[in-house]
Order: sequence, then C-alpha cells, then structure tokens
Amino acid sequence: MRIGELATETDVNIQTLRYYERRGLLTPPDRSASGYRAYGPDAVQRVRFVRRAQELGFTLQEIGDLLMLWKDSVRSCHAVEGRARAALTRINTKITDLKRMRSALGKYLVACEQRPALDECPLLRLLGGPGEDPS
Amino acid sequence: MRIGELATETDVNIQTLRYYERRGLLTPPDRSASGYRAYGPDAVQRVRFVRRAQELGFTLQEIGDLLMLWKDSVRSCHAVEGRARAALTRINTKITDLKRMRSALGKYLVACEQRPALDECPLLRLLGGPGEDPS
DNA sequence: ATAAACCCTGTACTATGGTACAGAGTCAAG
DNA sequence: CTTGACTCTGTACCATAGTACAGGGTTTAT
Repeated sequence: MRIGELATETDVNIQTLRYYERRGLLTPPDRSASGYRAYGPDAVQRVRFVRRAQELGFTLQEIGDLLMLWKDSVRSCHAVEGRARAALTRINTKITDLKRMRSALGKYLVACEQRPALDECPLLRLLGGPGEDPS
Repeated sequence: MRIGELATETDVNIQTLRYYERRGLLTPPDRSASGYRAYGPDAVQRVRFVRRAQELGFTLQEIGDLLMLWKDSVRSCHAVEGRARAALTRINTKITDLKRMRSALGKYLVACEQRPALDECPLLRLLGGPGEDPS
C-alpha cells in the first residue's frame, strides 16, 4: 500500500501523513526499491487511532505519548489513565471558560435586542467603549 | 505616557502592544521628537477594551471589526450584534464539541477505573488499538 | 559624563496542526 | 516511448496570538 492509497483509505491528506511520521505518530514504513513508502494494512488502523484520539481531545503530543505507552501495554494502563485525566481536565476548563464567555455575551445580546435606546449600541457600551467614551 | 507605562498599566506586554498596533487594534499614537510612542490616557481604555472583548471570545480580527464599527456608532449596532452572534455561535459549537469529547473520554475512564480485567488498558482497547507495531 | 533603564525597528521564533510548492525521480497505459 | 499520475525531499507558508532578540538610539540619575 502506497501513501496515496493510505490517504484515500483514511481520508487524511498525504502531507498530513508525512507530518504524522515526522511527529513520530506513524512508524516509518518500509520503502520500495525506488524509495516509495510501502505500508502494511496496520497503517490504516494506526492512522484511525490517531484521528479517534484527536476527536477525544488529545493533542498530537499526548497521542505520541499514548503510542509510546502502548508498547508496554500491560503496565501502562495507569499512565494512560493519567493522560486521559489530563485531557479531561483541559476539556473541562475549556468548557467552563466558554460558558462564562457565553453567558456574558448572551447578556449583551439581550441588551442589544431590547434596544433600550436607539442611539447607541449596548454591546459596545458594556464593553466600556474603546476610548473616546468613558464608561 | 510611554509604552512601558501603558504596558504596566494594562498588564500587557510591550511587544504585544506593538503587535496590536500592527494589527490595527491600537491607533498609532503621536511620537516624541526621538520617536517614542506617546500615548494619551485613552490608550489604557482602548487596550482594556481589546482584552475584555477577547475574554468574551472575540478574535482579534473581530475586535478590529468592532473598532471599525465603533466609528459610526449609531448606525452600527446591528453589525456589532452580528459579530457578537457569530462569536456566540462559535462558542456554542466549541462547547458542544468539548462535551462530546468529555462524555466519550469519561466512559473510557470509568472502564479504566473498574479495571474489568487486569491485563489490558480499556482506554487503548476502546480506541481500537494503534495496530500491532511491526518493530 | 557615564551607566542603567528605557525605547526604536526589523526579523525570527514559539506552539498547534497542518498545507503547499519546487524540482526531481518513478511507474503504468497507450 | 512518451505522457500523466504518482511519489520523493526539503522548504516555506497558513492562521492565531503573541514573544524574543539583535543592534541600534534616548533619557535619566548620579
């Protein structure tokens, strides 16, 4: 299997596959006599692993760690759990931040909709104004 | 007021202030005879506006737009509302994505904790496994 | 008058996750 | 046997939001 087929199969850009290899996420495959990458069928599995892990919120760095840990699979469960917990914490933090943003922004939008006066934008006012207008 | 004082006052890095100026978020201030930026007191207000807007989830691009719109403040309320709505939509999308990640990851972690068997990590198993490494 | 502290521009680098392009070599079909 | 599709490496570039540094000039206090 050459890189183009792997790309089609996994729906991942060729450049991205080579990028993953550089990042250490894909094991450098055997090469044909002319230097073409020759992937075994496992490669598809591996690429999908990477994409699934990304969907779970792991960074490429963490995914690399995960793959390292996979090598001594039996003893690494604890370490993997740690990574997952770190990802979860990060996700929770982001959700909290975003919710805070959302509620603040939501308030401003309500003010905008109610249009208490016609002459100024409540959103800009509530932001304090960029300088000409002391809030 | 020179740039260092503005930086201290707003708790924003000097480099960042110059970056904001390049991005068009800060009006280029007057210069002293020797070329030093000389800010008026409004500059503090302006920098704080930028930071507050960032906290609401606006990108620097959008903040730039907001500042443009501010110029014709009366007629721009609608346009501002549009930006805010875009930011809100983006925030909601992110929250949804993150919640999906969190619930998936949470399931795996539960499996990890319950440790149904001692010999393999459920998290890696549930990810499908990275493919047996031929190395 | 000299040293510390400050400021200037321009450029390059950080992290994150890729994408694009140049210029060369290789493979398969007509 | 040539054309088109594919692949190779290396390098540069995209967005985002900055940060750092080199190599100068300026201001201020002693």
